[in-house]
Amino acid sequence: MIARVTLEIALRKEFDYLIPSELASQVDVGSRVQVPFGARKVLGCVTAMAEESAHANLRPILKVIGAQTLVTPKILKLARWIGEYYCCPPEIALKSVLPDAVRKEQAGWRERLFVRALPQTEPLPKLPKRQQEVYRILEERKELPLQELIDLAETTAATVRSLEDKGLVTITTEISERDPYAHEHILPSQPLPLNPQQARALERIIAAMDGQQAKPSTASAGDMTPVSSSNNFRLQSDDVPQTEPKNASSVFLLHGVTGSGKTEVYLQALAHALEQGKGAIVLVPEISLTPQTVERFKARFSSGPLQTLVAVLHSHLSAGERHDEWHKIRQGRARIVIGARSAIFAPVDPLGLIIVDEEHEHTYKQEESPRYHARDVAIVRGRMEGATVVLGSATPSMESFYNCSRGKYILLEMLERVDAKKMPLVRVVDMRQAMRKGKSIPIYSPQLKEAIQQRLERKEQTILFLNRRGYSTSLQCPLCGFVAQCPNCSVSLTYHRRAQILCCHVCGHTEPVPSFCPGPKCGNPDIRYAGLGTEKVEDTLLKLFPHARIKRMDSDTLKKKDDYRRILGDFRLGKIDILVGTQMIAKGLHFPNVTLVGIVYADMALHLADFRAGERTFQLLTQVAGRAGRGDIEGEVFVQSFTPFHPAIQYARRHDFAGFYEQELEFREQLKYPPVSRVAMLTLKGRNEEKVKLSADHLRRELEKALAGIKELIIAGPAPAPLARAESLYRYQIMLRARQMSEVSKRLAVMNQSLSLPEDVSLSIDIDPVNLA
DNA sequence: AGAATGCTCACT
DNA sequence: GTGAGCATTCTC
Repeated sequence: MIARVTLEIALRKEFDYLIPSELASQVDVGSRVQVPFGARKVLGCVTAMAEESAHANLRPILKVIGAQTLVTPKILKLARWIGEYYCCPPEIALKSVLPDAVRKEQAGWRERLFVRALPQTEPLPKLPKRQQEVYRILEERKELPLQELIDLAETTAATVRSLEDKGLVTITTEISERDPYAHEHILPSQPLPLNPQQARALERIIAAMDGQQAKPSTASAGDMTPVSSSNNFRLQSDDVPQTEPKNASSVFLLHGVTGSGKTEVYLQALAHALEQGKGAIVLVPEISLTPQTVERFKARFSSGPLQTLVAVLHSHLSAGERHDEWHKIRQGRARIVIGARSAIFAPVDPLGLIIVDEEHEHTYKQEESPRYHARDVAIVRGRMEGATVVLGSATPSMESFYNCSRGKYILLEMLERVDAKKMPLVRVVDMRQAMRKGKSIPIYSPQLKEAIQQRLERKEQTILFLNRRGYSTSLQCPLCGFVAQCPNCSVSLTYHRRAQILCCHVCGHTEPVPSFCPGPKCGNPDIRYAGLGTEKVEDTLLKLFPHARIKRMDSDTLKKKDDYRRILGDFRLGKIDILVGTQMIAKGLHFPNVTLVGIVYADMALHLADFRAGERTFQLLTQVAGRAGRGDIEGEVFVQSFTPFHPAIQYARRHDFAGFYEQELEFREQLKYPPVSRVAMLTLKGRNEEKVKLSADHLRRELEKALAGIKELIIAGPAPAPLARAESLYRYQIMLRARQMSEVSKRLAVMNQSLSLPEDVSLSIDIDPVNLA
């Protein structure tokens, strides 16, 4: 037999190798192998077996990695789809379906020495005191790791060894699995009673899992929001390219407001998958993969009749932990996987259910090749393996909601909070008025100040949100107009007051703060700072409320691994009155005593050159607002804005997702943006701006040829990217919009092969981009 | 991807 | 003639 191997280098080609007889039993499709390639050794994956090869003098496989095949045929198929759809070499796609720790076998099983007492027929011989103590512990515990025993008996390995010599104990080497959650004390939990809206949602999901073809059209009027289609322009957007003949699989969009109890629905749906003898994958954004989230899943499934191992996959695990968690899944011992983006490739088989929580989150999109979107991969995988897919969100993406309106997904709505708690009251503060009174731009409106004061008096807690770290966004000279710029990127440097540095938030470049203007022939000592960040919010707050306990949380204050947990722990215990922070405090946290949320500057994301700016702002405001009033007291939210009547802000104020969706869709339709079309973004990068620009013009001509005949295609650009230069590379973009992406992908791949670009200009292709910068 | 080979051009 | 510097070929 001959093995066809896809090597881990992007050659877009497969190579044939002989299978030495001693490896014959270990090599199959999906095996990871090391093979000779020219003068060197490379890793690869067996992607097919053949009787014969078109090549003479084949060389043999050198070694096989792992005790079993690592890439199952189903995952292999998924990888091939990714390569094709996302327009990247199949090797790159294949590489990303295994965690590095598994792929390179850089970490294996950890072996530890275990000590066990041997049953004795004769009475114990007389032993030295130390040994007697050790033996007594062993009799009680039967078996335990050597190290633990030594610690427990406060002795040395020699004592134990001499017991072994006397034939009283054995010491053996055994695999000891690393458990990243070993130190958590997890109390088992039972299913909670569901309210009617939860019960209805669960019922629909379970029916689909049981194979009753859940046709979108059968959705009852009760949980389908009618979405008007009075629009004259309706493109057919293909949500995913055709794969196989359709398996019975359905996709649900669970639109549940914050606090509506989505997690309990997930948990009970997962239980159903287990009852069916199937496994499941739960995707959550990396940021919300906190011990608390994981604990909720472990608590339900790590005990009781459905006792199942819950495996966790995320970037904070060590290589060894990742290796162990992954193999637990591959061996079928763990049936529920919870993890971030790449957990969608977990080899769960059979797979009954995939849950994508917070499906609108941008972190599901991988920003390097393969540039896949885990939510979309989840849908394709669900279809391939006949698994039911549940997308959950309080603020669904335009794409997913649109797919519901077009009958591709089934909409399930849970628009009430679990215990009928009211949604927080959102007040929009017009900062233009606050500004008219004073000379400079204020950080706190009188209304917000007053509200904070109240909470302090009532011993309630406040969260203040601003999505930008640092003190000031730029350093400016009022005399000559000089602005401190990053030498590598086209952005201004942010002033960090604590660290006393100017810092580029794109490339990380830092430089000392000048004490006078470095502008040519200026030297003005009176330098000003403009724009605000969390540091300044904190400092101003300290001045306003000198007696309040204030803590700032952003990536600058989180130095140690444990800081995140510690600060949130203190906040929960009421040791902090006001928490100031960025993105990271916007998601998933719930603290019952938080009754006030202040969004310092809501317009921040609104003016970005991105057609999703409005959507993003709406989502962010809604998510942050959801942090207020999770306890018994009604929450209040202050949104400070210079454009208070912007629809994204107004609809968020009224908690009106459907209204926002309607008006946003109209805008997208007019400009033919997703969800009404699909986008591919081509970005050219290079050190020499002129070369990049010329290459971009050349690329445009090539695209016109390569994509001729594609219906309703729009080619826009080239134009400099919104971030025109990053890390010393100039960037030019061409945006493609079309109703069908799969055909465009295919043609782009072909064009990319024959495209000749200067050596120092590179092209990256991003299908369904999420970030346009 | 990275090694190996092929090709051009200048120059001790 | 020859070797640095760059383009092209080839790896099962």
